[in-house]
Amino acid sequence: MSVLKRRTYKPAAERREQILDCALAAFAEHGYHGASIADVCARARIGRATLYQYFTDKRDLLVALADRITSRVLSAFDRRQPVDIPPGFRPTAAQVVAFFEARLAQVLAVVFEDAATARLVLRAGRGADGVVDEILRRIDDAVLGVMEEELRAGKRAGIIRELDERFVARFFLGGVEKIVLSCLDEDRPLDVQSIARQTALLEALGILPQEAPS
Amino acid sequence: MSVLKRRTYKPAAERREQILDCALAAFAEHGYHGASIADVCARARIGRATLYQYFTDKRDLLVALADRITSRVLSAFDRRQPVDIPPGFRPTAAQVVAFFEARLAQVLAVVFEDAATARLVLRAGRGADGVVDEILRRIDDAVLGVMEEELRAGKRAGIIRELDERFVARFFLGGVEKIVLSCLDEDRPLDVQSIARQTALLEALGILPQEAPS
Amino acid sequence: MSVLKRRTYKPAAERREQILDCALAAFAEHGYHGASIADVCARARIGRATLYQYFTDKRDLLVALADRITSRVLSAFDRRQPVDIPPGFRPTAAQVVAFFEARLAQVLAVVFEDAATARLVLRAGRGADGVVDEILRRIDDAVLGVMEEELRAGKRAGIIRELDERFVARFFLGGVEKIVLSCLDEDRPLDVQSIARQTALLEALGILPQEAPS
Amino acid sequence: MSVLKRRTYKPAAERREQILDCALAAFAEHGYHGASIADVCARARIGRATLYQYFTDKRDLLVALADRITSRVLSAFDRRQPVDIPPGFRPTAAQVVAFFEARLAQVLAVVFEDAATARLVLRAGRGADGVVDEILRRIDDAVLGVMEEELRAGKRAGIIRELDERFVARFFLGGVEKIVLSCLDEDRPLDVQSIARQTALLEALGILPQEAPS
DNA sequence: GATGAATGAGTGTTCATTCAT
DNA sequence: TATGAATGAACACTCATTCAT
Repeated sequence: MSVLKRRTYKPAAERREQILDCALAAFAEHGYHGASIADVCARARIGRATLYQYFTDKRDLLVALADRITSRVLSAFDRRQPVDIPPGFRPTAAQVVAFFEARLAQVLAVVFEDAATARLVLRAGRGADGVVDEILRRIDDAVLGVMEEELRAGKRAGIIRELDERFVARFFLGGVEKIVLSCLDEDRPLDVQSIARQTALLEALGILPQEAPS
Repeated sequence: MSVLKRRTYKPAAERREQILDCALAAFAEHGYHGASIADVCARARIGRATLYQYFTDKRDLLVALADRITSRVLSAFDRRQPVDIPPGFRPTAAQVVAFFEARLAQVLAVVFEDAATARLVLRAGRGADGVVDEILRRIDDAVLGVMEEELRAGKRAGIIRELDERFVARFFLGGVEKIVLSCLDEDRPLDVQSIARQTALLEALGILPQEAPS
Repeated sequence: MSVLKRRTYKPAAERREQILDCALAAFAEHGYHGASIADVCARARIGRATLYQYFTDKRDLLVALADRITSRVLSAFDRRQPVDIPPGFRPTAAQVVAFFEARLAQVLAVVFEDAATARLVLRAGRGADGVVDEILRRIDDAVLGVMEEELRAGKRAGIIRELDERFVARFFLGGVEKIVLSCLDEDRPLDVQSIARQTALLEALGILPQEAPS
Repeated sequence: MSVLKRRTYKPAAERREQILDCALAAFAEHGYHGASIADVCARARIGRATLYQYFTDKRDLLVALADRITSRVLSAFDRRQPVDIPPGFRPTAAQVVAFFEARLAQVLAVVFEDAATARLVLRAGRGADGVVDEILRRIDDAVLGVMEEELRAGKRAGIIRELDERFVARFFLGGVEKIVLSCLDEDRPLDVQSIARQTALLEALGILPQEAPS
């Protein structure tokens, strides 16, 4: 009684964050459905009823989590320097590949900042519940939107060939996700640089207008 | 009494197959956890206990489903004609793309034979249960194995460049899956031919040894 | 199909006995509630529906079993030679003990003819269901009736002291049952002779009118 | 609304005890298997889920019950004054009988404190489940252990004859149990004093060394 | 005589959620 | 702010039993 369980008090905002952290961990470990409210509360060392003072719902927990991730991702994108390709500039294939690689590494570093977040986004919540899927899809859409925009910019600048950005963006995102997933599945650490390099090469050489590379 | 409930009899094998079909539909619609045994039985118009004469478990249902899919996929792969590239043959880029496209279309047609199966494999069953995940992973591995082997064959024949087949196979599979998923999400029908075409183009031009295309 | 499961036909009476045997085995092993109809049928190598052509109920199975046991016990009692103590005969204590021992051994041999029957009577059916208990109690009553009668005869003949036969009969039966049960629990075989000897000694010396023994 | 359902709150320990009481009543009435969790909860006027906050299992309920009984019995035995027979003391048969009677009455009063407990121990729990049987056997063993020790002490003091304590303890316990059971079966109240008297007489005169009684 | 196929009625159990303090 | 206690509503699963052949 003296050793275990002592009521702890925290300012609301802090507690809220703490609960979200614990929820992330729990969802990543057991999946959204597999994880129980009890599990989350145990991790946060709070009573079950306490959680409901911060979140209306189990789903609300996931929504909040998704919002947190989405806004982190978007703000990370915003912080990226805008690419400014001077009209008429003709980069070599190698330059383009290098550029892609750098760009991708930045994104990967943010989106899959930690294994738990990656697990949640890629795994833990899917296929469970229409509404939950919807929430997770928003993260996807945010990322896809940025990728498409970038592809369009590339096209305008003439450094990539004519293509269907929606299709290509999805394809590439799916490819990267699968790579990340296989790392998670095999408990291999995410080597962002290496993934970015291989991916960039693969992507770029498929996207480049058909001219002889250097 | 006329509308509701009249016992129907079927030979065991037939009923089993019917239950599997209904389970597929239910899982695809609500996910493995979201779908209830009651739901499956209602679709099959049988009593809940009847299901348990054919499957020991809810999990057993999913396992049986996965097995059915796996064996269909594998036998479809077996039926594909082996590619025989005569040594010294130098196909044009266009020929390679066309070949990729044809090949991919075959696979897609089998793996995503119908939307429900696709949903199950890509979504509904994931994160359900350690054992179930394991089984679904086997489907993945089967497909990946074939893809890797094909990539190796291409390398040996000199029609694709040096690359890490594991990585590339995963990347491509992930890409295709994402495309399929987005169709499912938006309730667009799967236009296998179109997907195969775009994908082949994307893939091939990235894989081709860097020579001037036709 | 050819090796396993081949329909077998039997005359009704024979099949009925066979089912009873299997039911006895099943009930003894798992208890009345623990044993399932399926279990009984599997032992008898018959379909579940077949059982219901011979017995209306699970309970009916137990009733039939109890009847079979009761009638065996009663007929065994009937076969015992009637004791005829000539008036005025004064046996020694040792003679009385020897007589008790022989008598008891006969009864034990019948009632606990086999471990399965003993288990059923003493264990497997108890405490489950008022009606079931009632059935099993009949076996008890049959045995108690005989014991009481014998005690009364002894009293009349003056070889045992004045006592409450109902009480004493129950006490002795309970004592013997507990001994038998402890053998069953520890999987020791029933050594009927030894049990009879110790019991007879215990009983007799408590029952004898207080005169100096030989 | 006034009659049906109003949440009631109790401190955990109290509720736990209450649930145990209700479980005892339910098990005694219908047997362990026959009684349903719903039945227990209805008696306690709580929701079914509430029970599971106090006990992990249906079995856990029985285990807890058995533990409660065991500890009560053991502590009752501990409270009994130790018998101290001065060496060389030769009590009369009547004294021994009176002593036995007193001793037995104490034990009976505790073990069969109330009809429900008696029913549970002697009936309702048996044959339910291997683990449960095991637990109930512990109660038996506790009682038997005390009885055997007492017999040994008697032998050492020379007031009872040479005998196999294991056998005799079991026989006597079985006898008493059967008497108690027959009272329960016939819904007669347990007249502890009367039972103790008759039993003591029966036992003692069988145990006494063969000398002429007073 | 025998059975495969089907099932209703129930069981124990879980979990997100709410109430009273 | 925090929580212990309580619960409804659902779920997977079992089993004795019946129907149609």
